[in-house]
This record gives sequence, structure tokens and C-alpha cells, in this order.
Amino acid sequence: MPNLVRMGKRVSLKDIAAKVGVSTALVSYVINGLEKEKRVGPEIVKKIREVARELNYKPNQIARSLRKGSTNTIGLIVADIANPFFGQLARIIEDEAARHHYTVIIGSSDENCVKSAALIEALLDRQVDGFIIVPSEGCNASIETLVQREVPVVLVDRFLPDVNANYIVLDNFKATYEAVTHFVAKGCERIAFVAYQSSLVHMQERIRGYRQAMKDHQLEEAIQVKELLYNHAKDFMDNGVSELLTGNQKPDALLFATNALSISGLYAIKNHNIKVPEDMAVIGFDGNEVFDFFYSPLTYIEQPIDQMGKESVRILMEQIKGNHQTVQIELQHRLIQRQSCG
Amino acid sequence: MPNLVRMGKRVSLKDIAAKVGVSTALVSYVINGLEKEKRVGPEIVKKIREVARELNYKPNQIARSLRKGSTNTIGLIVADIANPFFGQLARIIEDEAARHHYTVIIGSSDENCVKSAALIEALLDRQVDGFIIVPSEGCNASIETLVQREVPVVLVDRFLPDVNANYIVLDNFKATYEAVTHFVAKGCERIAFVAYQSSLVHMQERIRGYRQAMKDHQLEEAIQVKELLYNHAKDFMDNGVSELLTGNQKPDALLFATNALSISGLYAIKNHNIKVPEDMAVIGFDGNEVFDFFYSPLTYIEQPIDQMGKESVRILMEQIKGNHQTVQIELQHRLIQRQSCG
DNA sequence: AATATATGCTTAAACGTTTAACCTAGGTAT
DNA sequence: ATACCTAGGTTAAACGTTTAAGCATATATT
Repeated sequence: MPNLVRMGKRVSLKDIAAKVGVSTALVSYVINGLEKEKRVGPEIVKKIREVARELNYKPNQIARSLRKGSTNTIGLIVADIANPFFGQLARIIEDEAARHHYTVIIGSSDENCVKSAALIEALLDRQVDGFIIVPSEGCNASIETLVQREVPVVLVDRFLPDVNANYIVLDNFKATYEAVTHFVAKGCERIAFVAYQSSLVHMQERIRGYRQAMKDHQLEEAIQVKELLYNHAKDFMDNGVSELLTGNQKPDALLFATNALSISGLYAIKNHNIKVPEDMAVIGFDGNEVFDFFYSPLTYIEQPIDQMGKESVRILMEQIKGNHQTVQIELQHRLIQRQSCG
Repeated sequence: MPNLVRMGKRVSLKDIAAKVGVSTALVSYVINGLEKEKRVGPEIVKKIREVARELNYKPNQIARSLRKGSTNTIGLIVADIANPFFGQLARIIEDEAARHHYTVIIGSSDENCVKSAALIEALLDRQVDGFIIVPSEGCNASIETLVQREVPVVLVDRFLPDVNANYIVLDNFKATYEAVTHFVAKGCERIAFVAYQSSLVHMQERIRGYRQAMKDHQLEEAIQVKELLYNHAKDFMDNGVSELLTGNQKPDALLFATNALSISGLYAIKNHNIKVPEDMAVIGFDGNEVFDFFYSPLTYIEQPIDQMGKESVRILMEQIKGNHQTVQIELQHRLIQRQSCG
């Protein structure tokens, strides 16, 4: 109630109808550009347009949504909107959705499947027309439910192998595979991989790509994967790296599996006064411009984030329109060479 | 229509009412925990609860919003959600709003007042209950309109001097003032300031703080402010800095007015092989962890972004509840000392 | 015995749209 | 004259809630 009092009541179809002296139906037709189809008289059309402008009429989307059963809103669930990777992605999705006259509601799951499920619930209650989701570990059930209920969903950045949902992801296997190959070309042999401990495919694929490449380059015995916990990555990174550096298998190259890991890792490297690339070559994942500030600018695997964002919206729009073919896309990375590999 | 077909129709109050054999009113009361107040019989209460759970009933927030006239949604307009500063801010606001059972819809204005106005319109059409806005240059009119209409608004990061709206911002004057003072303490004399060309108070205050500090330290004749255009900052930064470095007033210290400017600036500095802090001391605004990667980790002015986010939500909630006292808050910065000032 | 009070439930309007169905008057074709 | 269209409108239901108002019945008060 307070809103109505405060905001002096917004003008509705009824107000226009009253002022023009017609029914709300006619006004609705005109507002929605159906005047031909619904055969509204030309003078009336003109009058309605005038009055609508005069009263500064804006349709109430809530009412429209209730009636139409669709809200022109999509829910976007990312791991953390404060993470620049997801921030960029969100921005692209926001713009692309706007082009389709859709609004985006963003939620951060913190890679936590309980939070993720709660977000999905909340967004469903708000009747979003579809979802773009960066799925967390263990959220198979809630995504599966969405798919079952035929709620339009597109997974992005990662997918769930046992859920038959649409997705658009990077070819992660190839990405790390080529990173290792690049290291090898630069003469590295003891290449270690710092990843998150996660059953999610994107991480598993990155690990698999690393392993396979190591094998294919006859470096199988030098394989060394550090899997850190998401929540404790920062705390353990220092120890993790120390361990790596004091072990009997001291690596000459380090591959980081994500943006955040690169940041933490570079800190550790800096603190340990390790020289890049002389003592150790480094490649990161999802690099961004700031990594150029590292004294030896970081060579990194670039994801086609723009394409990922745009396509995810495109696919979702298709699904919302009723196209039920599941779409599953793998995009290719680009290796951006700087100076951290010599 | 397609939604209803696809999603197999969500269960409504009516469905529960029918199954239990009561009116929807009773169900509504029970769902909303008004069974005491509205004197619903204990067995009926139990039955309704059971059936609700059994049918997995979730209230339709759209319908509720239409009826109640409030959506439990707030609109957040930032310059660019892909910018980490705003990403962090958005994240804090998201979490804080969730604690109050509010959902946030984020829009990016690109510092463009037309876009900003369009976003405000779109969010109003969606009947948001209030706004948190990072105002762009020239958007006074649209904000003023909101205030006039008594739509709850809180400006954040910046405010508009001729609009009497709630705001929570940094004491920008003091921030740059103390940065200059810090430079002076480190022995710098020819301190230059790289800012955006903008009439917005936050920028003007930063410039004023710089100027005043320079005056107060008897360095008035060394005052040098470079004001760059938002859209061309990256392009011009290089030239701008070159100019600075070849001019007859070559500075021995550089103060950047924002995060983005620091990034561009550090690039230029790196490209020009300028030694920090020997050749030039540097202080940034809104520094974040990645600046530690610069070969000489950046000393920066830290904004209490957490407090800014939380308080903005708190103030907005007050306003939505009907408290019409305008609240205007200035927060204090912290100077984080690293190595870029010697 | 009459009246008040409490209890437990129903009715129906309202929020602002959309839209199928219906109505009316004039004009055309037969 | 009859039937039939067409143009231009109205009516009212529906979307899913919330909530004021009303209606019984039973119990308590005088």
C-alpha cells in the first residue's frame, strides 16, 4: 500500500480508457500496436495515443507478466559476480538480453550447490522465463529438475555430463593440452598443474588435457597435479607452491587452471622470489589485462567469453520460443603469448 | 501460453484450496502464517500445510507483487558490471539485499545518461521498489524525477549536488588530499594528477582535494591535472602520459583517479620504461590485489566498498519502509602503502 | 431469554493486463 | 426482403494473490 500512496498512483489502462471514453480493451490493442488487426477506428487510435502520451502511460510489466505467463526476464547464476570473468560474462549477457527485450537477474552461488538451488527456487518464484547457469558441483539434481519441467536452461562455462541440458563451454581438454604443448616447445619438462579439486567436467577436462599432453610428450612420470579446495585456495596456495618448489620434482613450468588460481599463484611465486620465466615458465587460464603487470607478463589461455555470452542468450531465446532441440557447443580457446614462457 | 503448456502448470492456491475443500483465503492465511490472527482451525491448518507440501506449492511472486503493489526487488544501476569495483559492490549489495528478502536487478549505464535513463524506465516498468544508483554525468533530470515521485533511491559512489537524494560516497576530497600529502612526505614535489573529465562531484572533489593539498604544501605552481574522456581514456592515456613525461614540468609523482586509469597508466609507464618509484612515485584509486603484480606493487587509496554496499542497502530499506529522512553519508578511505612511493 | 462475543469459515473485489467472445449498425449481395 | 458480411466497438473472464467484509454457529454474559 505505501507505494501507491507515495508514488501517487501510476496511470493505468483504465485511466486512459476513462479519459478517452472507450473500453480498456481498445486501449490495450492500440498500445500493443494491434489497431489494424483488431480494427480500431483511426480517430480513436489517434486519441488514445495522444492521451497515453499526455498521461505518460507506462505499462505495468507485472500485470502483463501475470496475464501472459511470461516475464521477459532471465535468471543468470554465476559463481561470483565479483569475479571479473563472470562480471564480463554477465555484462555481455545483460546487453544481449536487452537486445531481445529481456531483463537479467543475477545471482552468485559461490560454487555452493545449496545456494545455487536456493537461487533457482527464488528465481522460479519470480517466474523467470529461463536460466543461464554456471553450474556448481553437486547441483545436478536441481538442474535436472529444471530440465524435466522443461524450463529453458543453458549451462555455460561448464556442463553436467549426466544431465542432458543445453550448454556452451570451452573445449577445456584442448586448452590445457595445447598449453602443455607450448611449454614443451619452450623446452620445459617438469610441468606441474595447479587446479581446483572438483568433479565438475570443466576442471576434469583441464586435468585430462594436461595429463594426456604430458603422456603424448613422453613426460608421464613428471605429471604433477595440485588440486586445491575452492574455499581454501588462497590459504593453501602458498603452502602448495612451497611444497611444489621444495619437492624432489621441482617443476620448471606451472600451469594454472583458473583466473583466481593464477592470481594467488603469482603472489606465491613473487613471495618466493622465483624468476619467471628463467626459473619457471607460467601459463594462466582466463588471463586478463592486469596480468600484464606481472613483471613477466603472463601468457594465458583466453576464452571466447564474448561468443560464450552471446550464444548462450541466443540459445536460451530459441528454447524460450519453444525450440526443444538441445544444443551443446564447445568453443575453442586462444593461447595469448606474452613473456612468462620465455 | 507456451510456458503453461511446457511447464505443466504450477500449482496455485486454488489447487490447494480445492484439494483441502476450503476457500483460497484460508490457504493464503496459512501460507503467510496468519492462522492465529485470522483464526483458522487447527486441523485445517495442518491439512493445508500437508497438501501444500505434498503439491510442492510455491507462491507466484508476480501475482503477489501485483496485488501488493511491491515486488521486493531493487534496481541497481552501475557504470559497468564488468568493472571489478562495481562487480564487488554489486556482490555485496546482492548479498545484503538477499538478507532482507529482496532481489536485485543490475543494469550497466556505461556512464551514459541516456542509457541510464532507459534503465531506470525499464526497471520502473518492472515495478522495482527502489533504486541504488551510481549516477552518470548529466542524469540529474531522471534522478530528480525519481526523487519527486518519491521513489526510494540511494546514490552510491557519487552524488548530484543539485539533487536532494540520499547518498553514500567516499570523502573524495580527503582521499586525494592525503595521497598528495603522502607523496610530499616521500619527498615528491612535481605531483601530477590523472583524472576523468567529468562534472560529477566525486571527480571534482578528487581534483579539488589534489589542488588544495598542493596549495597547502606550497606546490601550487606544480599543479598539473590531466583530464581524460571516459570513452577515450585508453587511447589517450599513452599520449597523455608521454606528454607528461616530455613536458618541461616532468612530474616525479603520478596520482590516478580511478582503477581503470591506474591500469591504463601503469601500462604506459611500463611501456615507457619508467622506473617506479625511482623515476616516479605512483598512487592509485580503488586499488585491488592485482596491482600487487606491478613490479613495484601499487600504493593505493582503498574505498570501504563493503560498508558502502551494506549501508546503501540499509538506507534503501529504510526508505522503502517509509522513512523519508534523506540520508547523506561520507565514508573515509584508507591509504594502503605498498612500494610504489618508495 | 435476549444479547453480546468469539470462533471459523466464505465471498468477492482488487491489482493491471490481455484476449476470446459477443454485440450493433450499416452496407452488399441475392 | 432476407441473409450475410464488415467495421468498430464492448464485455467479461482470466492470470494468482491478498484482504476487507460478511455470515453462520457456538459460547458467554447479562
